[in-house]
Amino acid sequence: MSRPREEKYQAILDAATEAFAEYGFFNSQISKIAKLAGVADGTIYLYFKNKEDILISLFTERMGQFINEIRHEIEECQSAKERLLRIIKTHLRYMQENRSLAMFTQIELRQSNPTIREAISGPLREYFHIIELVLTEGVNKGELLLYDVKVGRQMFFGTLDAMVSDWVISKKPRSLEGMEEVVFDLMCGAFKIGEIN
Amino acid sequence: MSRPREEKYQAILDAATEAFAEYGFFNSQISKIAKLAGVADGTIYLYFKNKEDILISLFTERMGQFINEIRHEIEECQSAKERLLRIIKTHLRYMQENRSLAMFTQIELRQSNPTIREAISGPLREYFHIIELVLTEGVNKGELLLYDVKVGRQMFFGTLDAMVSDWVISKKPRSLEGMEEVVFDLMCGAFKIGEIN
Amino acid sequence: MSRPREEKYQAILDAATEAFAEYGFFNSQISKIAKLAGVADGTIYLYFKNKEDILISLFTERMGQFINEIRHEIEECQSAKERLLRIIKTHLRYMQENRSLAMFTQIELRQSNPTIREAISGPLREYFHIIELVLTEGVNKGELLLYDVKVGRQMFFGTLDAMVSDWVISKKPRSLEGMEEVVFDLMCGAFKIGEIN
Amino acid sequence: MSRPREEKYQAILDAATEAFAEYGFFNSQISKIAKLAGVADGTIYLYFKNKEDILISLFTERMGQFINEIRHEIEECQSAKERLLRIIKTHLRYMQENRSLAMFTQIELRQSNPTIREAISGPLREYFHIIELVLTEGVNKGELLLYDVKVGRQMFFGTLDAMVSDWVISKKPRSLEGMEEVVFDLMCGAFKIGEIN
DNA sequence: AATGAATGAGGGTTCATTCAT
DNA sequence: GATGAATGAACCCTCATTCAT
Repeated sequence: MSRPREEKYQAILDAATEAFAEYGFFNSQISKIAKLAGVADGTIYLYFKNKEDILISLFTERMGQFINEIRHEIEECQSAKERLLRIIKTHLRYMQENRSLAMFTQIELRQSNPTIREAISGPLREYFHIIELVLTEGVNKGELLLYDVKVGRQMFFGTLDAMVSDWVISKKPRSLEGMEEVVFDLMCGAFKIGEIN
Repeated sequence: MSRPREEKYQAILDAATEAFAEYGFFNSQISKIAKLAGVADGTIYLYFKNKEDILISLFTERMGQFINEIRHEIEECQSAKERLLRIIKTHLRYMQENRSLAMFTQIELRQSNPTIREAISGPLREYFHIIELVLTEGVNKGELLLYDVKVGRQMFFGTLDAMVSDWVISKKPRSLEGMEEVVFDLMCGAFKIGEIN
Repeated sequence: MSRPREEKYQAILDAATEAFAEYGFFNSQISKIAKLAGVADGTIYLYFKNKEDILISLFTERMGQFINEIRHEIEECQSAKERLLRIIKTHLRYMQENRSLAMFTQIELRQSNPTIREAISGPLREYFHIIELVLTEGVNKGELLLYDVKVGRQMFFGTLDAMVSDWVISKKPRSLEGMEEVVFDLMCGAFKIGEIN
Repeated sequence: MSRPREEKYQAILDAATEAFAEYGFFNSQISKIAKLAGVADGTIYLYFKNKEDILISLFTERMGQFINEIRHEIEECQSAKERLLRIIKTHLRYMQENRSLAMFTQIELRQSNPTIREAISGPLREYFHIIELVLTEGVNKGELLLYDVKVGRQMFFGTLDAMVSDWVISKKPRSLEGMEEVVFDLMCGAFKIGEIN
């Protein structure tokens, strides 16, 4: 079983996460990533087709984990209200625990290279879809009020994203902990949760 | 009067806006920008110190215009409610009219180069400040309810940003027109506008 | 009469002398010389064919003056001994009074560009020739003893050149004044002046 | 053992010596040196920090060899007279055997770039120091007469330098062989060697 | 004659990728 | 598989030279 293979693969992804987060994609030379990962430059090309492929694999893998966690979390919930709170908590916690990923998401997500943009949009759209599903179901069940689910999702995601963005960019960031209730309260207001019927 | 000087300066900025929006900063070679602007490569260096300087000048100038417009718009308003609606409308309209700028804002804003990030953060923080002022005043006057102004601003800006982001990335984007009312309604809910007293 | 023409020509040569001495030929941009001379970049091309032409004109002109002065000085002398002393004094004085020229001579004389080297070698060979004439005459008249006039000239010139070189390169150079007698004494020994018959 | 590494390093230095000697530092493009050395442009940067570093390394290394040889030669000598003759012979022979180095020394020694000049002055001053030591000892032991050791060194070095300079610049140079005795004789006269006691 | 904005070829350097070991 | 020396295309920037005014 290719344990060592898997190990090196992960080491490179970890190194890349760190490098991309700190220096950005274009300022993270393969040699820098290789050194961080403790492998030779050439070794990277045994695991990845090229530099772009690292970025894409990285995002897909890490975002996949995140989405799995989100999915898992909301499975246990009974109501849309609970689900939204759970997503808020998971989103903020996960990004806080993976500052590098958060930074990287904030920064490299917006990459302009079309190939990368394309590859990256998949996992992100999946996350958007989950949020929209929760909202739609909430609307259908009369748990919340929302004229446009897409705009609802944009507000929901945009808010969390802006919070993480501030936290990531700020030099002495106040913790994201404890913010969940404040945001949740705003969301409830926006979606009229608890006000209807 | 140095009309031609000013003209070329603007031509280069326009070309850079276009290039950065389409290809990103790192994939926009000076020669590409020069060709788009209809000048020689060397000419660019008569107007800008280096490539970074183009990005910074570009953002500062364009964002400055945007902020002026926002400021001008809200001056005429009587209430926080009106001001928020006006900001929403102006933000969405301005970005729609300047798709390149919107794209560029989405993408390059998150630059990883510290020098650039620093230079760019100024105008953006100014915009954040305006929003927070409006919110604070609204709270003080009892027009809206909000426990944490910063989070309120993050929601407000994050939502608009996510909308523009979707619009920019989407291949056949539905217009941002007509969305204002929907968002505004969500915001009113979130901020309890019209519910208090 | 083209006085102004002549004035600008000299201003440019002066500026170039200064620039070349301080920064060397390759690090003295036309724009730098133009600014020092108080003229526009383009103006330089009304007086000189190209950058190389400045260097060549400069050297030819300045070295010409120097050679004229040398010639004039030795005309009045009666003996080879006197002539050599006079050359030593003139050489050291002239270079000390024209530090820029001295520096420039030391540095740019040795330029590697064949065109320049060729153009420069003329005046220099003329100077060598004068020295060799003095030596030959001295030998013929029995005033000094020397098996090989060329080597004699090499010693004579090489010594002065090394002195100027040290003076130019040294940060706190001791004056070249007062050195004349010391060198002259060495030369007399080498050429057996005053020892024969 | 890193033979190949060392080999390529030397190949680049050799190529640079040749190029600098023929075209000068500024006219020797990295690509030209690379081609001469039989390596790719980028390879040069695996061995040298930048173009300047090549020049400095080159001079330091070659001049170091030369100085070692000089030191070694004079160790065996009994008198100042012998030592001076030995230096003359070694200097002329070494430069003749390394025409490129000689040319390069003549030309690039006088570099105007301060960084380079600084780096280059070290080995040269070392050589000067050796000559001055020999002269001082000779004076102390009563073997030669000299009022100013520094001027004595300037004459000694300046003469040899001018000889090499002539030889290098001349298109059909007469050999430097056989000149040793002539120069040595001049030096003996200048320093009153053999006349005192 | 004088200007200086504009030009664009050229060069030092970087770095993703390859490949012999 | 793993290495890392070598490659060379690509890019930013400089600056001698031109030319419309």
